[in-house]
Amino acid sequence: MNRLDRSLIAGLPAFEGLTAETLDTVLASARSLRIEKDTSVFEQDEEASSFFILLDGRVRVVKLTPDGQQVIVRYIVPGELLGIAQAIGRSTYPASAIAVTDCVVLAWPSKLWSEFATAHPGFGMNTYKTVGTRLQDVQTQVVEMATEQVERRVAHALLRLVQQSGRKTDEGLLIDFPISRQDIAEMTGTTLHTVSRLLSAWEEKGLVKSGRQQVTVTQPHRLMLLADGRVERE
Amino acid sequence: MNRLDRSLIAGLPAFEGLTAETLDTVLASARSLRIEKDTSVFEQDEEASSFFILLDGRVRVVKLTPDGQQVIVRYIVPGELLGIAQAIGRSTYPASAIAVTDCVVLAWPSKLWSEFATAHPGFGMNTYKTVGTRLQDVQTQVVEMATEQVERRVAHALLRLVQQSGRKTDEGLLIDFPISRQDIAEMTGTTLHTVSRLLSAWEEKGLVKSGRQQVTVTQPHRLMLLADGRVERE
DNA sequence: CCGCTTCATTGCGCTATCGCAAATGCAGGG
DNA sequence: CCCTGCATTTGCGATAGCGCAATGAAGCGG
Repeated sequence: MNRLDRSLIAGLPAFEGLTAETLDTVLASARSLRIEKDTSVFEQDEEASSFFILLDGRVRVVKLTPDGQQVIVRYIVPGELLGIAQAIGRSTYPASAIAVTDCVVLAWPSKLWSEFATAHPGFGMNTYKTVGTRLQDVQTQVVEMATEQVERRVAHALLRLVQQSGRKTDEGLLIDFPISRQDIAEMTGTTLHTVSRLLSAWEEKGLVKSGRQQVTVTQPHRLMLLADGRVERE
Repeated sequence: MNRLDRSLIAGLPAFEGLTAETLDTVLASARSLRIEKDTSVFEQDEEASSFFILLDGRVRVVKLTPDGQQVIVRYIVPGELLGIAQAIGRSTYPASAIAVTDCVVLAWPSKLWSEFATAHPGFGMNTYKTVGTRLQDVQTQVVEMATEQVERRVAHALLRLVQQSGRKTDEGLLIDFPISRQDIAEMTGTTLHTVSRLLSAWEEKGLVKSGRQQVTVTQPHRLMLLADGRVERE
């Protein structure tokens, strides 16, 4: 087993406020895994044997409906927890997690979660805070889906992605992992066709610049106006 | 201040596994409030000064969008926590809570929440479990809104209401609090018109029986088939 | 018991968005 | 460097569901 350095996790919110020794204890029971692009970290409904922290790459969390449709619940960026089924009182994963790029994760056996949480109250607090934040995010999404039409929903989704994973280029803010029209559709409850049409229209207006599996927001401010419905749509 | 009896809260999930003395301590700092129908327990964006448990009645949790539209996030039934902003790391309420019927709640000052959670780990665990459950509920809702069309969404919403608050009558399962077409529309992201049309159609087919601010599901099984899309719609 | 207010129903036209299908283009593998 | 497969674009209907408006019920207060 390879040695893991404390600095790997020292800065992460999930471990904020923990002592160096605690970090070492925690790391001692972690495995580090390399997850190849397009393979899964865990699968929906599978026994939740581990929980994870993403160290590098991007992970897509996906729910599959009984009739085979997919919904992208969220994207995970480095430093975030995933697969914390235990923290919400489940024994199976409620969704699948797929590596969008090659990834590195740390994994712990599920049963350690409650040990960590009781032994290091800060750790428990931090993961609960994560759950709380996600609850708010998802609720916001429900409100959007209930009240906004597709164009504004897609605009909001792009802005969130940019905020989370935007990399500044000379063109504007690039979403720095591969994302298809289909992916955006699955985040917003629409079809790839509609997303494609919207992106084309926006490109026409100079708001974005997009290509195969990539999107750059060139004028975030104008896109934001559109997302908030504070602008006439022709 | 009136004495509150331990039996009020002894059976509630939020206080499961706590000792009798603990219950008494906790109750000692609670105020009991009567909330009149159609008045609010707390308002969105207001400073979260208290958290609550509903003892009797029904409460509607509502989010208001910047442009004045409403979305009903959930209905609270007796025994459930509400206003637990602190548990998700907020200092203001993320939504408003309105009494749907005359209600009785217990209220505690917010600052006591973290005290309770540390002094009685079971209490913390239980509320976190509540947050986790709600996260799952809301995620299910997102998936529904993204993949199902209105008819199935409304069917699912009714079934959830019946499951949560159904009272058996000779007609079928009555949702035992006043609920308008508008309310159902705000739960499902549609309009009162569409809900009205659906209920009329379903009444025609004998699935439900509905009137002014009330709905009875007469054939839950058939409605479930419809909700799950396992039935042809004509 | 009457009048008012709130809730519900329903017809009708409209449009946002879907669904299908065909065409084009890009990118990596051999 | 060409081939193959996936991603994307775009036209063209079809339609689910919205929005408006008018009408009808039902309950509440006086």
